[in-house]
Amino acid sequence: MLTIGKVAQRVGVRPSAIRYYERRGLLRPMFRGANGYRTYSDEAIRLLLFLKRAQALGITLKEIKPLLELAVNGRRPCSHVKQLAKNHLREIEAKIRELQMLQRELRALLRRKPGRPHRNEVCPIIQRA
Amino acid sequence: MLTIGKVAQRVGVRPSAIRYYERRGLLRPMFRGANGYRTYSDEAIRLLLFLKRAQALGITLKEIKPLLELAVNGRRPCSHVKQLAKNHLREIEAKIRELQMLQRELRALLRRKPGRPHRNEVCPIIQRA
DNA sequence: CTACAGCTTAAACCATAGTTTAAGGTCAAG
DNA sequence: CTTGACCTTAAACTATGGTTTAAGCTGTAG
Repeated sequence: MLTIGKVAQRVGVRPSAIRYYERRGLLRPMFRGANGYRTYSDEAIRLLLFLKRAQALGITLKEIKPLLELAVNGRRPCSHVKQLAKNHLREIEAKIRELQMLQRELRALLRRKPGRPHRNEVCPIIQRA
Repeated sequence: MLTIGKVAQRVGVRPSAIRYYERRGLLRPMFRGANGYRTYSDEAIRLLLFLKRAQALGITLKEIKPLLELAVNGRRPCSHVKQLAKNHLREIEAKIRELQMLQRELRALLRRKPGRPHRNEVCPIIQRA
């Protein structure tokens, strides 16, 4: 089985981060061998990768927690899972819309010419402010 | 002239935030009247709006600081702003693509008939996550 | 056996971006 | 002249997402 260091390396985080996630309740306390070391399974790695993936998408640990709980209880009736997935989907849709608005703004800014250098002109990005 | 409260209201932040920006060195210390109150000009409001706008584009205060300094010194921060904006735009585009992938996955999963829970499997929605 | 890497804990520390608090001065209305 | 809204400061506090530290145990290689 895997020690925390191996898992950390494999997932691309530090051991301290994994302990932190456990402290925060995102990961259940792992099985401890006779030496007191945490012992990880591939399942744990899968959950950690899910966590990182969600995090990369701008989802906070607070939001990730219930998703992971769901993953741990993954055998629940699919209808229940479905409802939670629907909620999550709505959140994702909202996030996409927000990002797209930002995207449009940025593109509009970047399409502007830098104006005549010098002179009395200010950067259009500032002028738009 | 404007007091900090008026400016805050106009810019859409709290007075404490404006003082914080000054503490952080993003705004020069403002002129103080006889009573010790900060006195703001439209220029200051313009800079604050620029700050908020840059922030809304995901630029950190640390990154914004040199931009504001350049603006104040009359040099053109435009190319810097543009570079930052470009970088940020690329990040946003990547994020949107990832979220849309997840969105498609979730939608596909939600279109599936509820069916019976899979024997030894975790709910497919979770497994995909 | 010694060393060194890796594990354990709780608690302190870091950065970011502010807000809140405490104690006090100021301004405008009634 | 009092009241309340608004200003001042430094310092403490919040939340997020961790890292670092100190002190100690474990596991393995030489």
